Amino acid sequence: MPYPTEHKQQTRERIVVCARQLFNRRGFSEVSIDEIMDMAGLTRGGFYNHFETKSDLYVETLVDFAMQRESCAKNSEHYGPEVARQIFEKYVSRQHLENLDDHCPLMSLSSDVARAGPKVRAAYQRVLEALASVFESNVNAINTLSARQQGLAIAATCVGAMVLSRTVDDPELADEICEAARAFGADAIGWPEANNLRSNL
Amino acid sequence: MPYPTEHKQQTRERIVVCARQLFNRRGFSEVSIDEIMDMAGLTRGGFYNHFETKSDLYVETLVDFAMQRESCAKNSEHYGPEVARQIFEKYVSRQHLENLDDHCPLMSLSSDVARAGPKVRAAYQRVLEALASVFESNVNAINTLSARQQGLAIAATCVGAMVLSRTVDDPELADEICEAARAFGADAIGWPEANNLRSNL
DNA sequence: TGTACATCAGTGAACGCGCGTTCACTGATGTAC
DNA sequence: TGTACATCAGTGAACGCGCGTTCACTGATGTAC
Repeated sequence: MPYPTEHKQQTRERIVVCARQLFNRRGFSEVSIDEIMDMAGLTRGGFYNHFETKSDLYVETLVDFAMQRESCAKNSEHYGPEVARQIFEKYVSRQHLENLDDHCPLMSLSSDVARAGPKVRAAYQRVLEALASVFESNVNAINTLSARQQGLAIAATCVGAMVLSRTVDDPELADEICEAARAFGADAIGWPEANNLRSNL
Repeated sequence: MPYPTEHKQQTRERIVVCARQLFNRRGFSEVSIDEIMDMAGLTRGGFYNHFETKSDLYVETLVDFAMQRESCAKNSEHYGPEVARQIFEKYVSRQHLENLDDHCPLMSLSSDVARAGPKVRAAYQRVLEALASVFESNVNAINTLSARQQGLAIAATCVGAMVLSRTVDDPELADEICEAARAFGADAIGWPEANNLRSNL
């Protein structure tokens, strides 16, 4: 073994991390392999030691993110409604909007993914299921909607508000959208005020 | 005047119509000028008789759509809540999802637009304002939210539900998302059931 | 311990293709006379 | 009415660039002896 066993694995992970940030900011086709490898401190050619195609790397970045979210969502039934509300409010926030490197790909990569292959779309779906399940576990099925329906709908509101805030030209309108969505969502679910709590999603 | 005065204008409009359909389906960078001109029954070179750049055409397709929506939204205060609800339910529907040529660009072009120039983003914003104002004019400011906030939030729910439905791999999940969003939105606003009405948005 | 060797992660030049854009040309049409 | 002409919408070959991918090579490292 010419190199330490974990050497290649570490390089690979560095590429994935860099790629995720770049894809998050600018989408699949606007980011070149050159840029990714540059950011990882490597050169073009080496890319194909680690991945078969650029698309494969894209899938990997999404799966990577999906797994993070799934592990956070795993025991979401123990969060309680205050935490769920806080996760919701954190999702639909200026802070999340400006976190260009690490924001949720549901809000920024949808167009890319919608036109991509089944593997990419399946990874995207996993991220969505993880988000929805956090909400689903922490609502009451009091009105005409099941918990599952409320979870999905709140997730849709999250994503819609962020997609629009991010795309619109006017930052004041962006804030207005976020604020409206936060008030609307919490009100519709009947979530209690959340103060001074920590969330890990 | 070698050609009838309206000849060039008609060709230009044909190009815009074709472009909008293609962009709607596959986004800005995945559609080539060749394809657009082909669909319009013309050849590559002629494109630059009508538009300075591919980007300019993209702006035009969005502005075109924005104007349609604005004219529909113009007197939305006369619609009444039943019509507003119907517009909402039509937006978040399988029918809209499958209308690949003409669906609302808010749901399919966000990533493209977010990375585009200010002219493109301003046009996108106009489409959003038109959609939100239809809802805004037909809700009650009964709870803690203003009409404006409800209009924006419902628009966000619309767009989020469609973005997710469109991107996800599993068509059953797509339907589930739409249905959940429809129930959630109408319930939250307190819109009455809408039966047998016509909407023109 | 030191040296020769094998491995393979990483390099960087080159290839090939697609596509936006340019440009010299064509030919259909309205106008002048 | 008919003919020559000017205009300009449309043509299609060519250009140039970016980028995904390939490939022969390099050189750092662990292993065998």
